[in-house]
Amino acid sequence: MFRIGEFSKLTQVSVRMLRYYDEMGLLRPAHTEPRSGYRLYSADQIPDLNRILYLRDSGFQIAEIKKALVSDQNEIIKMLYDKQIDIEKAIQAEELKLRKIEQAKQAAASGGQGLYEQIFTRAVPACQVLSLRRVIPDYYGEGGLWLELSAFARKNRVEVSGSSFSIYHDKEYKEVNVDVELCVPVQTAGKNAGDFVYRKTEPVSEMACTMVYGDFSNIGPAYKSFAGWLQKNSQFHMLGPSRQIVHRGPWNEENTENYLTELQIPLEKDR
Amino acid sequence: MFRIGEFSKLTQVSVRMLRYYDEMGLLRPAHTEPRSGYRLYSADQIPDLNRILYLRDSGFQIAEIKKALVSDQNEIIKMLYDKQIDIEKAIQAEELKLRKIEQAKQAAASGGQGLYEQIFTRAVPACQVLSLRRVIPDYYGEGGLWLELSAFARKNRVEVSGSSFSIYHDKEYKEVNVDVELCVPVQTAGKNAGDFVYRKTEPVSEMACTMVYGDFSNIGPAYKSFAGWLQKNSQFHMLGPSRQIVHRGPWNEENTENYLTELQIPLEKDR
DNA sequence: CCGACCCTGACGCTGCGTCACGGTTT
DNA sequence: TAAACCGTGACGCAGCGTCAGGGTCG
Repeated sequence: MFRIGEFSKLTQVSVRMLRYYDEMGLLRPAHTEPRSGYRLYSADQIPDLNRILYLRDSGFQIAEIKKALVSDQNEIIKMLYDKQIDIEKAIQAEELKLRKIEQAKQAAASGGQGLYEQIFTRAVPACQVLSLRRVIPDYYGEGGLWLELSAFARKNRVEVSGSSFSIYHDKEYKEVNVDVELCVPVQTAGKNAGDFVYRKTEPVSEMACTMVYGDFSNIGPAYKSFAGWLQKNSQFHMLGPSRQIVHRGPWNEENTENYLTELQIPLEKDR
Repeated sequence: MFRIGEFSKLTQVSVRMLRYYDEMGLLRPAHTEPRSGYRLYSADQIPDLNRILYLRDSGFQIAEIKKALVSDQNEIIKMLYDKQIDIEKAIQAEELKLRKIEQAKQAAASGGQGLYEQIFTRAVPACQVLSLRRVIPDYYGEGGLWLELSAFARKNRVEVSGSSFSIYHDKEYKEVNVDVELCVPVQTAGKNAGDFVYRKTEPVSEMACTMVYGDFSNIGPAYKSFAGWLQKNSQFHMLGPSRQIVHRGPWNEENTENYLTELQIPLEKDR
């Protein structure tokens, strides 16, 4: 039997950890002196400890190790496979960081203080909405559409559950006869009525987002600067309809200088 | 100006985190209402926040981000490179886990409850020792050698600083004319005298270790079971001299059944 | 009786989520 | 005045290192 200090030297595991593993129920000492509370470990606990260390070094957390220690062969093999998947995910997450760093390096080296704070990416989940889709002669018609939609929403006592947004369904940039869909997030679907349709928007795994300050006339140039970004980051290209969220607009801001619009453009990665 | 809740929705950053970044000095709100303490953020803080998020998603911790925010172009590029190296190391660590899991899967599937708890690996650092190297006729002569060495150590008042061990310098397993070196770890080198030599042992990045219980006659079979392990794990082969550490031996145990010897065999990985 | 061990209990670190309790705004 | 915000402060999480204060052993 070894006292904890000897056992620690033997196994290269710190005394702190041996006590911790005891407390966690991973490795109880073979005996405990009742009067002194001294932990006494036996030589045949070394393989037990090695199993724990092996699992730990394989990426298992304490609770998982504890479970593994009382599992049979097959369960353990399953846990190993699961853990393998976890770790592969972790590696992918790390590689994503590498890619971000790569982009940041390029941006820092070439483009002044880096574009990366102007255009950023975000995953956008699916969303239950009340929508109104129309082809309108030009963007100035969008205001009237919003009025229509909000009137409908008020009349039907629709409960809004988030920021409204527009989806632009045209495949290319257009200034006339724009195919636009206004969306109001709702908790639950209601009954369709004419152009007013309840539906779920598509989730997008990667959206390039940028904020446009001030009057709506700034939105056009913003799209163009985005096009420039796309050229520089040629591993991306557009995929599907873009969106706009007017965070600050006519209804809650008088001064057009303070308007704030978010542009969202779905991306697809090459490779 | 946005109150924290709006700003949170705008940027998809939780209120908790905005307050945390304020506290940490990463992103102070543009204004704070003196009476209520309300934080007010301005639209042009969005790029600042995006920069923070970008660095965070690149794997920077809060303190590093804070430093990066006040650094110039070149410093930031350097930090990006450093971080890249960190992440590559992290990936290698994850890949090591994968390899461990792979071995565990094999062991679990084939060899009963898995050999991996009997033979484990460990890095062994360099170590300043007082050593005595001789060719002796057989292993029974080792006891006498230890007596010689400990007598020398006592006479010269050498301060021992760890467990003693033996190094076996023969390239193959031998039973006669064994080239053995006894080592006693010491804090500082002393003066050599005849066969008694002060030196630094070589560090070994990967040692396969196993514990042998009971009489020294069990050591031979243990080496053989290790040979079997090497055959199963053919990605490894031996490299350099093996070592033994007698944790429990004649001097602190009467009962040979309780002897405990650690075998250490340096490994080299293929690929 | 001293020094080397051992015990328990607790804090610190990281980056948040989450709760409680109380003030503010509308 | 109630609901929806906002504020601060604190705990919890994982896996340890590390320290303090006080017994035990040889």
